[in-house]
Amino acid sequence: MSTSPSTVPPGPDAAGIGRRLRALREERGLSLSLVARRAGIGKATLSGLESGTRNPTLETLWAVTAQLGVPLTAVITGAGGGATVRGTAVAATLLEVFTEAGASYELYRMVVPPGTTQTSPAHHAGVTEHVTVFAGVLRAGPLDAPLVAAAGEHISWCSDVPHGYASIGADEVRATLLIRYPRG
Amino acid sequence: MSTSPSTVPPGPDAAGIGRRLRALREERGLSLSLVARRAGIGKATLSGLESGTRNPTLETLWAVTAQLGVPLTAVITGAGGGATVRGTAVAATLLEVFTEAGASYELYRMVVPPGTTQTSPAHHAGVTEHVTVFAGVLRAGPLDAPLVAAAGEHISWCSDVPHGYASIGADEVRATLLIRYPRG
DNA sequence: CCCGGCCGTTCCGTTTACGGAACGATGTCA
DNA sequence: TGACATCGTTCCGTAAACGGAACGGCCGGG
Repeated sequence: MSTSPSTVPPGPDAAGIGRRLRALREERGLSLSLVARRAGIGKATLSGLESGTRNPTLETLWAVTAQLGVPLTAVITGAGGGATVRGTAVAATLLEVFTEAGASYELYRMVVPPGTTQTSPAHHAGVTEHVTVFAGVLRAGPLDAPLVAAAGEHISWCSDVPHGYASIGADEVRATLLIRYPRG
Repeated sequence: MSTSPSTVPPGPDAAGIGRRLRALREERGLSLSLVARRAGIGKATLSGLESGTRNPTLETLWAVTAQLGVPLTAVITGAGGGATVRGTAVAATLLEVFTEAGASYELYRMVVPPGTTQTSPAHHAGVTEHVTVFAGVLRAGPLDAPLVAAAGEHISWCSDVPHGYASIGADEVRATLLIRYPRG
């Protein structure tokens, strides 16, 4: 369309925001017209917003996300940085830390490029890892007894032994990784 | 315009965003003029932004936060509400939305007070839910075949049938809830 | 003292994101 | 088959967010 994607003037990812908005709307089975009307904005505005051809004001974006029942941050994540840990294969972004009476938890967003493998030394006793795969196929777990999960599946293991992560097939693996550290 | 004094028209908390921007700038010992110049925006814009009297576009806000070295989400979190969905028993806060080729995912932080129960109607076909429990004991899943998970455990089920969530025992249940919506 | 520089705010003309209306496409029913 | 509703996109006048310039206030140096 208008701008060649080669030289993107750095800025918020309007196209990505548009894609997320459209996905959220369609998940809910709502029409563009209906959402625009409920949000009190013009159809033209929402149309241009979803196609990524506008640079919305906060107020406009808020009206839409509120109508879809998601926080503003749900559509603009990916813009800006969080703490990202990079290994030989795995890139993990810390989303949140939960501290409970008996244990603490770290929740990561994880990406494993196709055809790559990474191994990790044993953690402390009792540490467990829980992975839910979004896309691709992941083999992970103890090196001597790995598990496999495809999109939509979940695996977990005790990581107090050497363990690893590997993508299987041609697709990048995307997943959440939850690590549980028992108190002590 | 400015005045709508009694009832604040629901929207992003412009005043709060302005306060956070100004705080971030002053923490760094930078002048308004300097930040505006570096961000490539007018001083008038930044001034109005910090005082909460403007409704910035995403691009403008991004230019400023990028210059301050923080993600966009750093200034808008808590603005207009982190969307928390409350049911009869479950309080769920949406942490993030992941959109993939074949499906999209919503990741929630979930709390179930002791001794409470909630049921949910069936979702669309193919929707699955994945729960990892941090604290307490949770019984959840299809009403006719519920599953049980204690701290550190994970359960998942197909939620295209009526399903429910209930805390067991005296402790509040804390968990993450990941809902998968297949495309189509 | 006066001057030059920088501060943050206000004024103002320009740019652009906004919503309403018109449009072609598609689906449903008599 | 035509009448009608609703879909999402495009056109266009208007409202408002934008950047530049001017303003008063505050310092430090000559």
